[in-house]
Amino acid sequence: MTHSEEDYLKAIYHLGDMESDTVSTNAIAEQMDTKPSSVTDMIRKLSEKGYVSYKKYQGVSLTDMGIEKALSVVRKHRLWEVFLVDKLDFSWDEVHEIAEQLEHIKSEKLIDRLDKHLEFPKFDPHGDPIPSKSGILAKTAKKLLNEVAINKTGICVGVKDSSAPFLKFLDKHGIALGDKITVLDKEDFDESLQIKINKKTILISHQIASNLYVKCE
Amino acid sequence: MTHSEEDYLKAIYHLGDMESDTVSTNAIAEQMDTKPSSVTDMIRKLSEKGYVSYKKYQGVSLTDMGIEKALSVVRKHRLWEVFLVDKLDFSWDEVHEIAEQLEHIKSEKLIDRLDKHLEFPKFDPHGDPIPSKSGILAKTAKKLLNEVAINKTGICVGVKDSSAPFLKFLDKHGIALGDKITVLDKEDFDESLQIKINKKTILISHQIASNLYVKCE
DNA sequence: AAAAAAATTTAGACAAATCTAAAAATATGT
DNA sequence: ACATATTTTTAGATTTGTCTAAATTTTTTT
Repeated sequence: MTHSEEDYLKAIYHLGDMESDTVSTNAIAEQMDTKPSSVTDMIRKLSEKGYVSYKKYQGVSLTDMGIEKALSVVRKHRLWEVFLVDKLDFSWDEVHEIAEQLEHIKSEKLIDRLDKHLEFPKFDPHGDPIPSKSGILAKTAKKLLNEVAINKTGICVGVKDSSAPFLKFLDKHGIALGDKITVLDKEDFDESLQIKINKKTILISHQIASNLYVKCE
Repeated sequence: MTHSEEDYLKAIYHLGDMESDTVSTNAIAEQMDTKPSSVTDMIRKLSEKGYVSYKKYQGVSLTDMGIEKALSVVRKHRLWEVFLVDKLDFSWDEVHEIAEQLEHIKSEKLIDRLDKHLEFPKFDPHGDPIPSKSGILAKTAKKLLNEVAINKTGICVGVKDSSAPFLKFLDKHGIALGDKITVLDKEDFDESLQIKINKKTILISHQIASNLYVKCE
């Protein structure tokens, strides 16, 4: 299994996650920043190896074997992200690129030991669940902040948009994973939210609120 | 700079280490477990990029740029080895393969942070020195056991002769890697050594002592 | 349902890194 | 010094992953 094959399986996994239907060639090409013709070539190869099922012009979906492989890559990616943040003091917007490289390191024992060293974390620094060794994925009751009712409190567990600009914004305004956020008021006019966080009251736009995941009790 | 290019620079560095002369095509091929013709191809490429100086049929040597690159790869390799042993409880003989992969991860910041996390180690688990960020290399802490002074203690970190008979001998006499060895006495007559190992005192010949590497603090 | 648009695949090419087999250069032995 | 052996390079092929441009299939529009 090459780096590239692993990257494709991961991409197909992430795209199929939402709509459990088949995934289109163009969608994969866009996700991976490559050309559709390259995707077709790789899909054929993965199909021959039994990782995806594929009929010409009909899109692809992962086989059980493909899902297993994809989850194993996702597991490695997210464990390394926890390592970078918890042990090497990276901030959560810096870790993705490096984890993209580390996720391809081949050693079962390495990942088992890393998992133990990190004390078996359940979620990565973006609040996404870390698949277990056997491929079980925890489900969080994640809600977008803009869906939370007035006077309810949630714990910040993740982001929908994990782009660097958004993560930087959160850092700048002192919003971090694990923070308690209470929704104080919602403006009808622009759907902005007044929230309490770290004993301070601030106003955030709908765009921010609709990209922040919180977990409510 | 590709993985493969980095591997070649590292191999040339290690081969040139002993004899600062030029390194032969065949030597590189053997070290890297590849064919001489492949080596010629890569050498030409590295030469065009300015990492090695090379004249046909005359062997290669690293340029300053090549040495810098090679040392940076060696630094990464050895830091990751320390991480694997100190933080993930690997034994010193399991780490080489994994470090061969980790050494190619590209991120200056990652290595700086790792170095700090490990508290700036000077030597890897085999007693080999870790090049500094600026490329300065400490002298090895590895010594042959017969060079150790009386009443000094070292940790067994490797063997010079790795033949089966020698390894069997070590096994039979309860000498294992990682063991603490104290030199109690040296016989003038045959240069045999009295050593303390695992709370037992035994006598070993010069031939044994001159094939065992220890790391002294 | 035919025409136009979009998505997907095919065909052929390329760069990187490797290989085999043969040729050329260098080293060695008597 | 000359023949032989060894080392190194060249020439041409292969594999992997990518690309462009053209062809084909599917979808959408009118």
